[in-house]
Amino acid sequence: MSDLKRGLSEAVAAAFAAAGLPAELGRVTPSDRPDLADFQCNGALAAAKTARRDPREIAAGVTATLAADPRLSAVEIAGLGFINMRVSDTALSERANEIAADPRLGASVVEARRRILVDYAGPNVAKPMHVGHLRSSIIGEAIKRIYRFRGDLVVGDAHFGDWGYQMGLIIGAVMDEDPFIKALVEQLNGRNQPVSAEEEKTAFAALHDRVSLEDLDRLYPLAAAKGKADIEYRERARRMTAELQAKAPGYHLLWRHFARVTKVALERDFHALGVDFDLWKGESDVDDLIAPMVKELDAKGLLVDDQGARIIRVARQGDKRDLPPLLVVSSEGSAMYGTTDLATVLDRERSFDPDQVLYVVDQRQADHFEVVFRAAYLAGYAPEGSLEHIGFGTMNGTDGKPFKTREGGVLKLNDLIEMTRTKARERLREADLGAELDPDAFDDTAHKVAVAALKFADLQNFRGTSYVFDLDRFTSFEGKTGPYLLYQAVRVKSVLRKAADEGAEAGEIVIGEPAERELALLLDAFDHALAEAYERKAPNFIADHAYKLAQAFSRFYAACPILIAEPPVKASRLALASATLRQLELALTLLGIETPERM
RNA sequence: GCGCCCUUAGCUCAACUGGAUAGAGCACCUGCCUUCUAAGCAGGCGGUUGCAGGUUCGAGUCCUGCAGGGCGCGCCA
Repeated sequence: MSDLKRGLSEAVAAAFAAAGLPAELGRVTPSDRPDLADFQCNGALAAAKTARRDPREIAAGVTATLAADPRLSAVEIAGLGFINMRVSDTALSERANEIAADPRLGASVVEARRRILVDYAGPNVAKPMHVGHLRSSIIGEAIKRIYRFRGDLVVGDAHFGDWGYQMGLIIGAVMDEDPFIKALVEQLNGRNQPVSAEEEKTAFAALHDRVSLEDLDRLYPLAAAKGKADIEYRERARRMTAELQAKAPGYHLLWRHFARVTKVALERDFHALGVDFDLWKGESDVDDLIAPMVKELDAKGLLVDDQGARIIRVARQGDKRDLPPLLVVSSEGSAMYGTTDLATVLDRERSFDPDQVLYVVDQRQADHFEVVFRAAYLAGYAPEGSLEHIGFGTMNGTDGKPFKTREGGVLKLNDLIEMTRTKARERLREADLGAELDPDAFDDTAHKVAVAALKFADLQNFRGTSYVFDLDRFTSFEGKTGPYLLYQAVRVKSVLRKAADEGAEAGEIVIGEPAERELALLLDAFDHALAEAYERKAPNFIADHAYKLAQAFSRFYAACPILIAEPPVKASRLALASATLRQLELALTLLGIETPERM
């Protein structure tokens, strides 16, 4: 089964080949001029260049072969040599029925299944997630779902930031504030034997009452600032980091408490966003690999001593810029960001053996990943080219600067979600929607509307560019928004419910009206949108398709009455509406957006 | 200083990797609810694609320069 575009491409390619021209020129695309054609091929123009012939003459040779194609109702040469094709209602109806009967709604599967690991979200221990984690979470989730749906074996990993200098900072800050904890930690650190299960339980209970995530969130910025200003404070934090990494019992126990406290909040936020992971691995999970890795890197002759640290130089001849080296061991003996990243490459190679690893991380870290990837290739930890940084732009406020609250602080993700939910409830009430729903169902709908608003606002943009996040604008819920898409889906559901109530059944789709044609052509275009999203790791192609599909349905809905139509037409339109709903919901699912039953 | 990215309608963003008349949404204007949910539909207004060159039959897209903006450049992640 293939979409019309691909099917026609094959025919046009064959026609080009028959004319003694390269078959690649037969590539067919949806028409730029829907008033003139459904599909077009620009190959004759390209051929004219190399063959030094009149493009219209080449096009004429190709169209002569195509004229007999039963799928086409018209084949014309237009302009300088565009080949315009109009698909027959019969062929379009056939394709629509095929999609309606297909569990995958017309989407094809990759030819060769690959093993893919998607590294996204990257929450930190001891810090609540903030808006900066939003894009990675929702883009990563969408990419994971898109890859999985196309047939790859995909694993999503949250990749915790739980093992760096920030841990030493926060440990020190907590101990400074609470003498009880300081005493507890130091007492444990001073011992030789490990902490027993009983002691651990008691200690966790005490810590539970004394250190909350709010405390950590309050202390961390202060400690970070102090670490920057005060050399001694910084040195101490670094020392603590190194001792934590050496598993000093007190530090390690306190750190485990931080991780526990953090995870509760993370699970709440991820659950609210509909983001879930196959792996919750952190930087600390590869700690045991680091010492042997360093040894091995040394044996391979890759490590160089420099300014008290040990580094890998990754510069290559022909580089336009001076890439910094990878800092493997700091002068304090600590593992750095890049060290754990490199060890993680190694860990994944051993445990999962991915064909490709996608790092869904802020574009600003492009250089960092280039350095890590080069080091990994040098060390033989990953096949050249298998590691890819999927960068994205920052989410800015209406002032064009990175998003802040009115008070100038960083907005927590949970607060953002809550604000959006509140707006969604308000808007539902204003529009007098969901009035018949019971309170739980109303809240559920409001939540789905909020998540749709949030995610669609992000995913409709190409990930690489920064975008302005304007709460007032995106909570207005008009036009090209998530709620619009949900609204269209809900309208279809409503019609289908009514049809079911009166016992009406879907039947064979017969395309006739212009609005039906348009809708069927869009249903057919799904596979292409999916392939684009897949190849370019860009969910906006799915978002765009979903929006166009919803728009086409809305036009169809306005132009073609369903329930009051004559029986055969009614059955056809019901089938078309049903297929549209299923494809729309599928596309939204790939974006991580759920649709309510009513709103 | 070096490097990377960006600049498209008043605003927010697209444009299937060089093709026809650069598309959507918001805002603004005009119509349409005793037919299936009007958060909707139909139509209108709005562009020298930052500027100047170049390559090409053809450039928002490729090349060069300039201007403006953002970001990154080893012991944070």
